[in-house]
Amino acid sequence: MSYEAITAKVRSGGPGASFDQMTHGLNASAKTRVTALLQRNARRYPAGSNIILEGDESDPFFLVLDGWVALNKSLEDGHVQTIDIILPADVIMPSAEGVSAFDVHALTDVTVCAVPMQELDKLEAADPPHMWTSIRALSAAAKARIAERMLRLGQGSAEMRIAYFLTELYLRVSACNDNQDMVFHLPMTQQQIGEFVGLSSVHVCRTLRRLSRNGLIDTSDHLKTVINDFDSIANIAQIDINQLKAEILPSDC
Amino acid sequence: MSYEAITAKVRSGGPGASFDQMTHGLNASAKTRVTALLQRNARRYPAGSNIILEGDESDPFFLVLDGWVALNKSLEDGHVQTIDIILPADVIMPSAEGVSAFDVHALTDVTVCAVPMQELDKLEAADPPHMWTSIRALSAAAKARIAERMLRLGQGSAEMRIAYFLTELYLRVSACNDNQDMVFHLPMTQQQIGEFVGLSSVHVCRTLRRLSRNGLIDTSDHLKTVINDFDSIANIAQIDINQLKAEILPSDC
DNA sequence: GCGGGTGAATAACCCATCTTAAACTACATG
DNA sequence: CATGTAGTTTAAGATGGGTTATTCACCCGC
Repeated sequence: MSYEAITAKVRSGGPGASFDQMTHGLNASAKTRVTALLQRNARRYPAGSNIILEGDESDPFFLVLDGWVALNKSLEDGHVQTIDIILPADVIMPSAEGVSAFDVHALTDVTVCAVPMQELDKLEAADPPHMWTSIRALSAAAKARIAERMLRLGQGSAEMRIAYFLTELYLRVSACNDNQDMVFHLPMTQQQIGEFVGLSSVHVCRTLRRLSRNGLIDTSDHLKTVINDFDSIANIAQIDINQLKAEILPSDC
Repeated sequence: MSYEAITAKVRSGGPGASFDQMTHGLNASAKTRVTALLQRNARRYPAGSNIILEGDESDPFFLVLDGWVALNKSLEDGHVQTIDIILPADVIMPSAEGVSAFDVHALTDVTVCAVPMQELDKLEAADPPHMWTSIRALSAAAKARIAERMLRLGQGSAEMRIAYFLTELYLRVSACNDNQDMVFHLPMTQQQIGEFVGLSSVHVCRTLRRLSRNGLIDTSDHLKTVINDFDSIANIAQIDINQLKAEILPSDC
């Protein structure tokens, strides 16, 4: 199943990973409520726009129906760090206290569905234990992703960070996916990749080109990123694939 | 209240920030259960030992009663990154799925109290909503701490990272504290600080000495770290103090 | 008082990555 | 077709931080 197919699935009301996980075990009335929510609260944002700014009041949850979202923090001097990237069918949790800790930034055109607190309360009343268990699992997966990245951000070389970045996003994009070709759509500029992995855009370019020149990846077609030698890439990234999958992917994939 | 006083408070059954938060609102029976748990499940670990290893089965929660704990991840090549540091009266959440995502490492002699899943279930049965709200708040504070650090890890200079490190830990150590002197006990080697801020121990030393030579801090007494010029340090760290306090400190301080 | 171990301080050297800048490509717009 | 804009590629020079190694200070056990 392609990127487009996943988003189509979500849009058409047959959502993907996290949504299934969140609603799995809900009784019928709660499920109906969730589906209604999706229709009602969906909103579109153009690529490059900010869905929420750090410090803004915000709903506690957003379900991404379509597009890629970056959670950003920035320093006064203008440097930006992307803390996490959220893909379709996954959940944005910008805050617990009603105030967002991040800029929620649309990397592509994005459709999200806000889940206000009172809606969550109603859901909880309908079917409490599953709700909380799911939220805990989702937030644990996000924490694991971030920790794994932070390890490489603090201790890894540029090449390792880029290799890890490619592997992580490939795994996540193709998580609920059957076909095994190592091709995926990566809708980010080198600048944005740099903000994610903690490198200048120039050095992102150098590093990608080196991997490309060595035949490990292929970025000649800008719409498709191809991983030619997955094992070598995973090796550079010092990844144990199975462990990583268990850690960062929703459990129903 | 000093570091020792806080740990004494915890040990004597009058716990600090997170514990209050977790148990705040619990009914009497649940509170009794928690207190009993503290007596029963408390365990001591010597400085330098690992309480849990990454990949081990682990209880979902540990309350730190005494000592400093580092949550570490490491690469095959031996490099270690500390993802978070947990102080007395705070909670370690190594996993959601029963398998720890970190090495839980004792920076000092440590006393922790394990909270097994079934214990949590019982607590939840006794008083569900507060339990979950608290857990969400705790894990949000941890996430905020980590994001703020990750921003500097990816985008900041060595000096900024060290300044941020000092400020964050000073704020946390003295959170529930009345006296305003900028002195605190920092039980970490420069090697361990380096693992936390993503620098070699040599460069940690260089950077600390520079701050020290410029009169911003004083580390001549190894048991006490003194921040002489808090504003300058916070400025180097590009911190907005009030915002940071709201974000990373438990709400009852 | 002596030897051994751990952590801090400092120096010298090196290289990974940043910065700046300029050329080039792709694509959209009038 | 000409022009503009956004992103990529490459080059050249500067530097922040890593690495290795040595010395120093302190503590602890004998």
